Amino acid sequence: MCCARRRPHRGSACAILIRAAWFSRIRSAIGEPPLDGEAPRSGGGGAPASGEDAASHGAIVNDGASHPLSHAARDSSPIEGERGGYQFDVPLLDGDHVTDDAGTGFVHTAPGHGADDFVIWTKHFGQEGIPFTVDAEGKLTNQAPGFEGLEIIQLEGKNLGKDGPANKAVIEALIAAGALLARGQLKHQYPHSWRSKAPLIFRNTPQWFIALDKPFRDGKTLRQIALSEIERVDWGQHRWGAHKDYNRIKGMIEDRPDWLVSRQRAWGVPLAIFVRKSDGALLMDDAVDARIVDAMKQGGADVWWATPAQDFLGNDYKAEDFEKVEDILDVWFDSGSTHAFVLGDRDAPTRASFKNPEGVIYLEGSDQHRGWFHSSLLESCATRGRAPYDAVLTHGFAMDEEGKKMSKSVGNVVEPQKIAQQNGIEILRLLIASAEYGDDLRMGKTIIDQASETYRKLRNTLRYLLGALNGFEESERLPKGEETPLLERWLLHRLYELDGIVRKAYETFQFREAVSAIVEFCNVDLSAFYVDVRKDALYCDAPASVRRRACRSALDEVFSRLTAWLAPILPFTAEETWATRFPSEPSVHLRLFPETPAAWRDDFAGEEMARLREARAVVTGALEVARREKLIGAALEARPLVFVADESLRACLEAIDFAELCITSGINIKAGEAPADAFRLSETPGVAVVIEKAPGVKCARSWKYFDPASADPRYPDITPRDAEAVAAWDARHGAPLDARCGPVHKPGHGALWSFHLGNRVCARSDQQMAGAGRAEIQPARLPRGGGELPLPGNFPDLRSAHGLEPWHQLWPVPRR
RNA sequence: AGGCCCGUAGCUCAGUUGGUUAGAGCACACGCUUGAUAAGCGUGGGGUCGACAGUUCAAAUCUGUCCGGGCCUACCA
Repeated sequence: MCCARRRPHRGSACAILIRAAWFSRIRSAIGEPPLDGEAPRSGGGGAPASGEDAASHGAIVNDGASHPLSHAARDSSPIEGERGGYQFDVPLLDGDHVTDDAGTGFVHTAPGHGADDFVIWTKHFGQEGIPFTVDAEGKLTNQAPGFEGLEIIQLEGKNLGKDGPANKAVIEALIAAGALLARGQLKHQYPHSWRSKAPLIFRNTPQWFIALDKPFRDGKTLRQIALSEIERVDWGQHRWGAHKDYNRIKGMIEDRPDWLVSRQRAWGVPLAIFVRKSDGALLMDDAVDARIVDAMKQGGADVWWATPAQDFLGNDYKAEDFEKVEDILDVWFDSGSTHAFVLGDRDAPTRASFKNPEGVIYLEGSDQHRGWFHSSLLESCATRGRAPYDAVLTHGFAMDEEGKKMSKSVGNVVEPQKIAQQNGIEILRLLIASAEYGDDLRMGKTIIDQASETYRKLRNTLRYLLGALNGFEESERLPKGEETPLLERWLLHRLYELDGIVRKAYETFQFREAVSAIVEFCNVDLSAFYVDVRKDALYCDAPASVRRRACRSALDEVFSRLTAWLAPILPFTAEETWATRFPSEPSVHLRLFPETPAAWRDDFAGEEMARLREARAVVTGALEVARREKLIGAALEARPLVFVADESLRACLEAIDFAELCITSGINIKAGEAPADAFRLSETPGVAVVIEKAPGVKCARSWKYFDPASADPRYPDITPRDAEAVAAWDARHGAPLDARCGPVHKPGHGALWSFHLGNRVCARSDQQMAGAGRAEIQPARLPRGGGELPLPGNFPDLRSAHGLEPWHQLWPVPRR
């Protein structure tokens, strides 16, 4: 893309390309004969004038000198004496640029005078009879008899840019002739250089064109080839049925006039052609061409100007018989030719020579329909008979928060660099990846803050996964099988579904579909449901428990995919996460998206979990009411009574641990009629919930309420499940239980108490144990970018004693 | 002025061949939790689908007009 925007290099291959000579020169205004030196496929002699045609593009010289009164008579010699040559009719034409409410609707036409007049004239008369009254120097020519050599605008000295002598001379001549009816000054803005602000004038001048409607290749015209290539290329219409880019380029190619390729500029790539002075024929001679090509290979495109014509012409032609055309080539031709050196077939370009094994996609802003996409298409269709790309992807433009274009004078410019500095480049990437980039993109505080929050959610999820997977080993892995709980079957099924969505999204460049699917998965499936439910197993189950192993195995697959799927959008975050867990592995960016086994597809688990979650929503709704009524605080304080009318749903609920899903201490599922005041949701008829307080005592470890009579005598204040885990842990570490679970079993034993939760070690102070507070080993404030976890100063032994590994290694990003 | 587009909640987006009460996430408010804590969970409010007119039993969806916005219509890339 960038090459399309760069200034052309003079040494590029473009000058060689155009020697194919499928372009021609138009000089009809001075009645030149058709150029018989042209190749058969050249054309454009009768090119319609239009916005891209000669007269409309003049830059240097004023139209003032080609005042109608100064026109040469069309049917007589242009010069008839000192003040002669001005006796002719000026046609009055019906022009679109003059309306009948602002005037008569008719134009007193001066085709050498300006673009509109040129267009209306050529519509009626072709290019016959249009004089060239101004030369390249900005001076009147001999076709303005009596005023030859006068400057329109002064090009040098202290009055640079001011009126030259021509204007005054013409006015004086009109006065002398008694033909001046009125005079006055009008200030207007239009003809100024957009860049230098210098005044401009129009002039008409001979130009070179590439014909679009002349058959040249298998009897087809350039326009026909380009149009059929537009059908082949994927502008989005094949990928996702979006026709906007296809419509736009197609309309442009259908309607455009011949390609004006010559420019009167001091710099650029020369057309590098000779025209015979006697008849205007283009010199087509392989030996001459070879000399030009060789010289350019040696010295770049500048040699065209630096080398005498005779050196190129050799012994067969005389320099004085030829005009060495010094016009340069339209710079679009340069960028349109980029494929020639990128794809490397410039020596013998043909359709077959085009090397694009992987397919070629052009990516640029949607303004390039008029630019790079366009010129590349025409140039390549002419030289290779095919478009240089197989697909085109466009994007819109960055607007301000209101959707208005950014402008320095309005002061609504949002600079990407600032977002990168203030919020981080990943946020900007995420913002763009989640937007419909084909349309315009609004930039402002709201959307940046939003992307920021989304990023934090993703980062936090990854951070949690790192903690949850700390120490995960292959021996722990539980591949999907008969032992796999429904919850994990469902999670793998979700990964299977996501795999399809994400792959398709990337393949079709619909990045926001990948982002929204991933973000929604993290929020809705992982954070609000799966992880919330599985925290109990993760923290409290014994490491060998099937449930915990299934959970960690599934989370490992989640980790593997999330890091890969996010890598293209959040390259640094994905790498940081990956490297934190696998410091010796190659970069995350060298991975492919992990293959997802088809066996993970589990429609039964998907449907079953959908029903369960619907029923769960009724329970959480009921819990919310109980909470408002101060019956409970945490959900674990409740034991809901769930009335289920539908038998199959009831079986479904009973087949699994529904309390686990609802994160309550037990649950009672009943078939009978629910009390009238039971909680119901209109979306889920047939389910009604009454919240009861959970009986029993609170487990010191898992916080679940349980019947103390069921407790292991060795661990009276924790549930049997927790007792099993603690016993296993202690057996493995060979240390007395109460040394680490002191606060649980022997309050007041010391200043610090530790106990373990799954693979983690937690600690509390006496005060905290006595009071309500509970202090886990807090992740300390670390500089961004991570680092070693420094434990609080009073915990040094704890860490070494228990082999505590830092698991908060991916640090949160401060909210801004 | 013409060509190609865009307009659904405060924001980013879904919304199938027209068919239940227009959805999701974020944001916001309230509550819970304090073992993801610069975190986490729950509940809730919020939309005359840019406006108007038409076609239809039925329109965010089809048609027309208008309003607002963008790109292009450069001897800028």
